[in-house]
Amino acid sequence: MSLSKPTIFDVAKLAGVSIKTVSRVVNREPNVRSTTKERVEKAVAELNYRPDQSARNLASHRSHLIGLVYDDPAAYELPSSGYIIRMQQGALQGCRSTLCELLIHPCNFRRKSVVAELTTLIKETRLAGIVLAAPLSNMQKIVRAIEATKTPLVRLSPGQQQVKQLSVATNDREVTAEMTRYLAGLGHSRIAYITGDPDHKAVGNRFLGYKDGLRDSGLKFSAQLVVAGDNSFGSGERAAAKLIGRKTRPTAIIAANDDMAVGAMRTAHRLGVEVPWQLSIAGFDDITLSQQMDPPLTTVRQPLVRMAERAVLMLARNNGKDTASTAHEIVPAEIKIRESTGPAPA
Amino acid sequence: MSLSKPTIFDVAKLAGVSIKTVSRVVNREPNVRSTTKERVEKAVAELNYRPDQSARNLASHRSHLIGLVYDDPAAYELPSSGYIIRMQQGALQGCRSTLCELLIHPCNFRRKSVVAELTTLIKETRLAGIVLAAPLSNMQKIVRAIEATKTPLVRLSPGQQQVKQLSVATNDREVTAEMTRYLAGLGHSRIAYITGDPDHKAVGNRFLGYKDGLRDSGLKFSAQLVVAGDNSFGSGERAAAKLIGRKTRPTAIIAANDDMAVGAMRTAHRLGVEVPWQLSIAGFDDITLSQQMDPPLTTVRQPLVRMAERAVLMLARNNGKDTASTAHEIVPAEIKIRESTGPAPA
DNA sequence: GTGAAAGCGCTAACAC
DNA sequence: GTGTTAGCGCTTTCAC
Repeated sequence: MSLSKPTIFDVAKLAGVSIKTVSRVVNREPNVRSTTKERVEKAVAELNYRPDQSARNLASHRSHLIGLVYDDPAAYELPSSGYIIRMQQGALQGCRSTLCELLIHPCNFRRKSVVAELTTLIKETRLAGIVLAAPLSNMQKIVRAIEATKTPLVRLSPGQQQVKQLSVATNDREVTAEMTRYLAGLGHSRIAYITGDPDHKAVGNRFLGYKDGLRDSGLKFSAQLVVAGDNSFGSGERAAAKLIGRKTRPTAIIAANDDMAVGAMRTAHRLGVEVPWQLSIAGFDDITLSQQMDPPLTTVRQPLVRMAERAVLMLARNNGKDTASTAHEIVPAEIKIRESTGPAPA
Repeated sequence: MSLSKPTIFDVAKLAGVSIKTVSRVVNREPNVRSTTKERVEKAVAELNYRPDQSARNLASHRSHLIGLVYDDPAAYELPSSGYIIRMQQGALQGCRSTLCELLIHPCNFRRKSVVAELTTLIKETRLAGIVLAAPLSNMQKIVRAIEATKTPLVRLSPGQQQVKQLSVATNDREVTAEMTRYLAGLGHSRIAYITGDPDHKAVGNRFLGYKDGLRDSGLKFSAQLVVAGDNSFGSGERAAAKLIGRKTRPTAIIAANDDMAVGAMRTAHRLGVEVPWQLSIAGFDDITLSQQMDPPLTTVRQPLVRMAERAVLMLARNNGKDTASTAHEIVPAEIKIRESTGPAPA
């Protein structure tokens, strides 16, 4: 391997073509004969050629940096930092296959300065695109500010689709309905629900799914069985305490996320309520901890890695003006039945 | 504000100097008359000029990107993904104050291809510097490969200082000795230890600290009280089972990290051993979960955010060839006493 | 102290 | 389908 980095000229010479053709192959542009393409690819592999990002950026007036913008966990340090890691992992995968780099940008949506912060980021780094995670993805003030910069944007779990706004989401509503029907199928008729962070629209959809599931199962919705949480462990603890204290105690609890479900299990344990014999508990997310609980938590595996990867690929596609492709992708989630749910007590 | 970004030419024209002089001022190079400098600075301010990073990188052959390289959690998905988030947070803070951007690069050190992968990354992005997290930071094969590219490198928790290699670490050994003395002070004489991942040298230092602490407290070391773990939750569970099964059961267990400590608590709970009445358990890291355990875990708060921030700042300093400054920084950790430790049983 | 000229390695626009 | 020619906005080298 030579010491100095091979350039596009080296590849062109080795392949016996012009630099433009190399550029075409590397950038997956059309109009290259497949034999030529193969020759170039062989030369690229042989020299271990990688295009220089700075040169690319300078010439093309945009970077190959994708920004992953999400709510800053530092503010509340949830056990679900795994959530972020998984998003990053997926985004990183997408970047690898599109030859982009990933810039992470956690930011606190509660601060007034978010919008200014994001527009500065965009200007200075010339981001090729942004993947905006929930709940920022459902805040129109933020979405609009980004759109105003004309930076391509994909919203992750936006809670609601908008025409002309790209998004990737999971089927929160449908899968929560499925979970509800599963519990009803086990004989539960008093299925409670702990709602999540009201700022987070996609999480709100789970609540709709819960209602759908009740209806599908012939059960009637009762406000008595719903307690508000805020996605935090502590709110799950408190909500469960309220529910268990009700005169007609629920036999099953669905929490809008795993952190709250884990909190609920902790409360049940403290109050001597046996899970799942006296109370079934289900969550949403499948954080690492859910498998390590005793009993392991029944939950919904959100395909975060896949979602983030699709978002980056969508950005890449859209850059190629491929408007024909879907603007909204749904990556379905999967129910993971473990031991925190069981037949309703007699 | 004009539509197109001002370039160095615009500034030069406005200031009535050549672009080279503007470049000198912007880059704080010497040999510019102070009156000229002021004139240029005024023009820069007036136009709100920011040098284009890509052009700068291309011409100077290096970027303003800092790479944060760490072991890929995807391989084992630990609850300690919070560890990574905290490192990222610190590195991000450091980048903010040095006007750099952060590129994250998780990679699996077990794969043969790591070295090739890292050299590719360096070549492609022309990283201005690398912060290498443990345990990669103590693998000479990897460190050497990076050094060969002449990219400035700071090692995080390298386990051992090397002359001419920058590093930031915490006082693993000393603080573990302190923890051991604290337990001895509570009357424990059979203090067991669960060792960590042998690939991870800094974690190995904690074991040395354990021995120091025993000696300081007049206790003698016994191989019977040491069980090997690998930093994982599961290994903590198994190690604790072995220790609890010993004919002379320990009254306290120190685990080399929190994941294992949590596993140990799980085992104790299963076997009906009451923590802390019959058994004290202590960990290391202060993962989020440790506060949510029942009882909350006594542990060591590793100043990861601070460490990663210092590492980035060290990189920036070193870039300015500031060789006078310290090459090795130690950010001290802090013991967090919670309820999983208590007086030795009578 | 300051400036002119020559690239850095690529993409874009337009030939062929 | 493929190649040619200009830059992109800056740093570097070297002349003055």
